[in-house]
Amino acid sequence: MEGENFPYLFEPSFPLASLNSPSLLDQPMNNLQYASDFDLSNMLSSSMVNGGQNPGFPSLSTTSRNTNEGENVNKNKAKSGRKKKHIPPRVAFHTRSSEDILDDGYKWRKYGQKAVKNSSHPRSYYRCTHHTCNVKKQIQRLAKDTGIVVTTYEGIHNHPCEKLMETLIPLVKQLQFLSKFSNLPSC
DNA sequence: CGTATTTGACCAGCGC
DNA sequence: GCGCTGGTCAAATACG
Repeated sequence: MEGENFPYLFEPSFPLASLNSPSLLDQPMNNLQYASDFDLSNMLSSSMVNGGQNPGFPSLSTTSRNTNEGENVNKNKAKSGRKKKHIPPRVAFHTRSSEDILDDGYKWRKYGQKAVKNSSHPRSYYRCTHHTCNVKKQIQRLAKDTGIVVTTYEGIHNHPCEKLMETLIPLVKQLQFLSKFSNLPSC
């Protein structure tokens, strides 16, 4: 299982304001799969509309290890046969950047780093710092082209993007202000 | 001193 | 069944 664990790979053609990716890769890599019809803005808006409980994107925990405190599941594992590993929907995209961490507007806390097979660069694991949000992302440099950072998102944020809101709120206020004048009778 | 990051250990799942 | 690999935890450490 080397390098193929990205169910959806796409090039972000969206003008995501908060994504300060220095330069998007202009050519698709031949060893990767792309989901061209994926729309991140849909993903973001759906997460805001229904509070992140998008049925298409179930919650994250992939292993039986329980991250909720109080339940010690490790000790007495249910020996009811091997469960098939649940792979949650993931979205990955690659960016040509010298920076490993791309500013996507959310706050992330690193919880692990792991050397991966066939890659001289380690993979970093991040979780969203928002207390009710358990979105994760993985960041890894491509072995074949170390200038490319592969960012894999897992899950949907159940809260608005702070930086995006910072950008949008003044704009909305301005629009509201302007719409007042457009409603006035012309003189 | 509180918070974030680092890093070794542990565990689950998969392939042989 | 066993070994390998990826993902996560949590103690230690760094940093502001």
